Amino acid sequence: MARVTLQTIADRVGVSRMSVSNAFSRPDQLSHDLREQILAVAKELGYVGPDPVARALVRGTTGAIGVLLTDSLRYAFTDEVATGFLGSVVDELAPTGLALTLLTAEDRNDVLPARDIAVDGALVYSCRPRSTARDWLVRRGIPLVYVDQGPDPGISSVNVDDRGGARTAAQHLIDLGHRHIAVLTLASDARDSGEDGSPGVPHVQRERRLGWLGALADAGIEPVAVVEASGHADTDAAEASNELLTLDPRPTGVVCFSDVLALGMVHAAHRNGLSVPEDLSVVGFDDSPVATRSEPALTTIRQDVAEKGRLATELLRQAIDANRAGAPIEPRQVTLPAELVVRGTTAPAPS
Amino acid sequence: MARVTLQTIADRVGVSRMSVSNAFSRPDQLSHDLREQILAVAKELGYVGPDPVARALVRGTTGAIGVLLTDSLRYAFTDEVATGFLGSVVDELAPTGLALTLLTAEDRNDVLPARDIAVDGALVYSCRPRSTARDWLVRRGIPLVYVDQGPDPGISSVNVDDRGGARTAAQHLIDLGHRHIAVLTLASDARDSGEDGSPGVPHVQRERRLGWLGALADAGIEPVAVVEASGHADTDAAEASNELLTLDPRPTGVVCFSDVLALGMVHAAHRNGLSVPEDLSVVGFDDSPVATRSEPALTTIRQDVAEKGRLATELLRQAIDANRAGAPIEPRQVTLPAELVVRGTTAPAPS
DNA sequence: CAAGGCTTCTGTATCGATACAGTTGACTTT
DNA sequence: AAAGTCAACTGTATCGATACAGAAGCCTTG
Repeated sequence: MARVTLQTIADRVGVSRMSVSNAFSRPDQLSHDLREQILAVAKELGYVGPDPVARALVRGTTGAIGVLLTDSLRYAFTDEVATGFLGSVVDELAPTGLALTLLTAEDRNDVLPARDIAVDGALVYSCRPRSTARDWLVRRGIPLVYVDQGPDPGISSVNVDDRGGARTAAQHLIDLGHRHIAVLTLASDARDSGEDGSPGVPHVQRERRLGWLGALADAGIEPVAVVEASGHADTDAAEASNELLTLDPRPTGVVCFSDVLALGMVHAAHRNGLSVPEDLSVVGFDDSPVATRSEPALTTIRQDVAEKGRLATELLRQAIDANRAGAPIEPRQVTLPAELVVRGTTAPAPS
Repeated sequence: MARVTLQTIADRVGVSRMSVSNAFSRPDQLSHDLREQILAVAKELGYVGPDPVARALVRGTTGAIGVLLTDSLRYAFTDEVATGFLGSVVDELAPTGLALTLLTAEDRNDVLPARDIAVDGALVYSCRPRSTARDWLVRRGIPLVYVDQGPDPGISSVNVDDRGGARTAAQHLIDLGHRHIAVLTLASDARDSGEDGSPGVPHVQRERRLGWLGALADAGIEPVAVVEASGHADTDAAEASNELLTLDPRPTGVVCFSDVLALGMVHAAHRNGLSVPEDLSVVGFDDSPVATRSEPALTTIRQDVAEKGRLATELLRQAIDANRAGAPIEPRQVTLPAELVVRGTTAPAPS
């Protein structure tokens, strides 16, 4: 059974292919009667409407935007910071009728989604520093918005004041009288290192570290330790936390890369018979939903992931519209604030 | 600046367009030297590789599969049952290099994603019974797999034994000696009703209700009440739960449509000074992550959402491959089990 | 009544690739 | 040396639509 195309219907009705196309896409270009007749025949033949791919080719627009995510797409559905961001993106996208396509940075089967999947523009979300997938997107020349990738001269970006937030977190502990402060951060993947051995630390990791260490340095405090958890999993958090608790002097305060790690830290403390915040103060980062689900609730640095998603999507949409109109837009760099939220896991240093 | 296409490069190198195409897509079709030369020129001109849309048109495949979701896509990122399912889908998709495109069932701006976005196949996931979006997908004739939509003769589907699971849930309470049992289910949207006023109850809702009521009927028990929460939000759960607790006789056991609703029920009980499970037994459904996060942990009916996602994706991939090979495949109907997991929210009926 | 203006259609070029069936020439084979 | 094989390219048709300029017919209008 051959496929039903515009031509099929045109032949059947006895009009030109253009009239059939117009019947679907530009109703004002033909008489009402003819349109009805064409639509009727189309229905009878089981024609579904213009083929999306063919239309995309000639119109130069697909109706979908992409999100580039580091290797495992699963992350997009498990990490609550990611789901908060993406949820906001799809909400913002809803009224526009655009669809969202998830793109892995991984190359599989000779297919590299960032290069081979058709999209009108893309958000680069949680992506390693030197990602070939990101490079492909850039080279394709489609509108792009970087999120959490650090500012980039030629490309619009949305970032959070990670450094300032981290600084505030450390300062909070200092203000509470803590002097033995440790840092629990996230290891950067070995794959992020350059050929030359230069360590490729993701923007967010680097900034937060600078913030913590900066505040400590300004106060003349040497961190007890900087420990890197190898991942976000509970086991990673537990391992790193245990390491921190065996230090001498044992830290009385810990600033953490994320709420998930902070929670792991709290649990480890409990397992070691320490109470939080009496014996140990813990500050998280993100203010993800887990921060308030825990008991006591987590003191943390709040970032507005919903706003981040909204803004990134808006910038992208504008860039796409401008691009379509042939008038490329000036890249914009936005930095969102990160604020301290004091809850139950921090208290004055034990004397 | 005109766009760089295969032809641009062909002209520059002085070969046919086909050789350039082959250089990218079928290396074995030309000599190594010429290929290198073409690739070099392509790089110099900033050619990114074959245009995905043009390639999709001629090859008839886009490299993306769709997921159709009811109205708000946000649901895909907030509901933990949905994220579990979708996470499993993307994991299963990863090795194939296929991208995942999220499709709303809503019609916006004259764009209906289910009709206008190019995909090689689609999963119909959480979708109202009479959805025009779903109809469009069907009419497009692309490979489809229904998930939780109930069996359908012409289309592969993956379902869970919701009725059996619900039956087990009610039976569990009966076995514990409960005789005053209430049902807390989810209201079906008014939009689901047909023009003729016939109520369009989503498959899952209908099946679970049949299971609960069936078990009760078999035991000769009349449910105290069947209350419908208007949504999954905390407030919806609270409202319905409060209603249940003011009944006379007050139920000693409640079977719930989901873990989220069950948890709302537990909280409402606590607010009313009742202890769970001593005064009130509660059974959830899904065994989502919230079931074990709560204190006490929720007795619930477990469904394997990961397996559901894996299986649905596998069926879809097979259907797409078969379709591409021109040998359409026989639709398959799969039903996954739903098992009782007894935890801390159920106990013998108070005497 | 010729000129101009609508409305309603149509013809042709184009979007950017790939499929497939040749063509060419060098190299074997007997 | 005629025939056959093979690697390396090329030419043309096609995928399924839309853009845009133009043609035909019918109404106004001065």
